Amino acid sequence: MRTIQERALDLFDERGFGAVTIEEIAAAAEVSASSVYRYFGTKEGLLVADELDTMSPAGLADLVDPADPVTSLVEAVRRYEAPQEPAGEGPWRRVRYFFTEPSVRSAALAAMDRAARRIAPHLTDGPAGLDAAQARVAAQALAFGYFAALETWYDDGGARPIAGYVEDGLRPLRAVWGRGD
Amino acid sequence: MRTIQERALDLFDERGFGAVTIEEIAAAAEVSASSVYRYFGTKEGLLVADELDTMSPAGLADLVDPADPVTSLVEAVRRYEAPQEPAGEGPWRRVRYFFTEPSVRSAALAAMDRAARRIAPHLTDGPAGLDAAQARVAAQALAFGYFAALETWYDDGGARPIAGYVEDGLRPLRAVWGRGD
DNA sequence: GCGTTTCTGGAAGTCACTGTCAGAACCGCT
DNA sequence: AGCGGTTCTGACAGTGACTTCCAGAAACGC
Repeated sequence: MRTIQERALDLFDERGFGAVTIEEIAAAAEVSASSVYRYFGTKEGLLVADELDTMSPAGLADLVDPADPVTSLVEAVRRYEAPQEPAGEGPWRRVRYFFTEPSVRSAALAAMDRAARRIAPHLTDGPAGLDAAQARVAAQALAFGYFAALETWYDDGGARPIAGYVEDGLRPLRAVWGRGD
Repeated sequence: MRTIQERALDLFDERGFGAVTIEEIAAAAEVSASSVYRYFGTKEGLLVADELDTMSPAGLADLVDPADPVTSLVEAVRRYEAPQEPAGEGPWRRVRYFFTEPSVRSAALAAMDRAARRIAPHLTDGPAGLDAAQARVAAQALAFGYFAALETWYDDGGARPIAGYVEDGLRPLRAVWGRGD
């Protein structure tokens, strides 16, 4: 499973996303094409897969504090990022393709959207007393604001830790949905 | 061109998005499949196409006031919506598929993303003095907040005008990026 | 009326993706 | 060990979106 992703990354890095077929990935990982589709669904899924689906497998309910969603998101990124050594390695190796391959970008946006839809219901419990519609807007703003911060990080060449970009980018949102602070 | 979209909509409404092929659309519109691809690029493009690409063909620079982006967005929606009579007709007929067909939703998200990327540079001129990174976050929040409001409108069955949902949904964002008011 | 450019259709090919099915591996159970 | 059930995997066939390329038609400038 992880092997398949790594083999795929190798090929993508080597030849480019568009120039690699699923068959070739399957061959390189010594599995059948059927299995690749079974595990990842789509070619883009090899890169996006679990960007937030398994980043919080049990439940990102615990991950997002309705009282201060921005801070809890930043903290989550920090925790997730910390163990990885060189930026651009580990899970972040895939991020590059979010911003270079249109179809992957689109898949990443869809993943953000899915995450936002799962987060939204939890935001109604905050002190701001959001209704479902407001929570939906807040969740989208958080998720895609995070995505924007990630892109800024990428454009900077991964110089500083991602969490810093998220913190800076989303800071203004605290005034709306965080504790007024 | 518009004919192709209308014929496509007819077929989609009749049989469902997935059960219609490009060939059939081409035949119904009395053009070749080649032309459909030439004009719309993808099957989803028939429905998403210009959701914000031609909603402001000249330039959505004029559309977004850096000093009060939320209000100018709401006004733009209001102007766009006004001429259309029954909600669910005209351009809004397509919106339904944004929220029922996953691949169309994904294409719509990509369109929002493109719009946000074009809007972002204009937001740096505001009184808040946003830098490029902050403008990007703001643009994403606006674009996808709009999308969230649109979904709420859809879930409500298109009862009230869309502009109202956008106004209500994005109101909190004024505290951040609008005039403080 | 002629050359140039733009528009359109047709044909061939690639490849992502789906569905189905039979065999293999793995499990619990006695 | 051995057996029945489930789960995992690979092979196959098929669909249809999408690309590329080319040749003819139409529209345009002069």
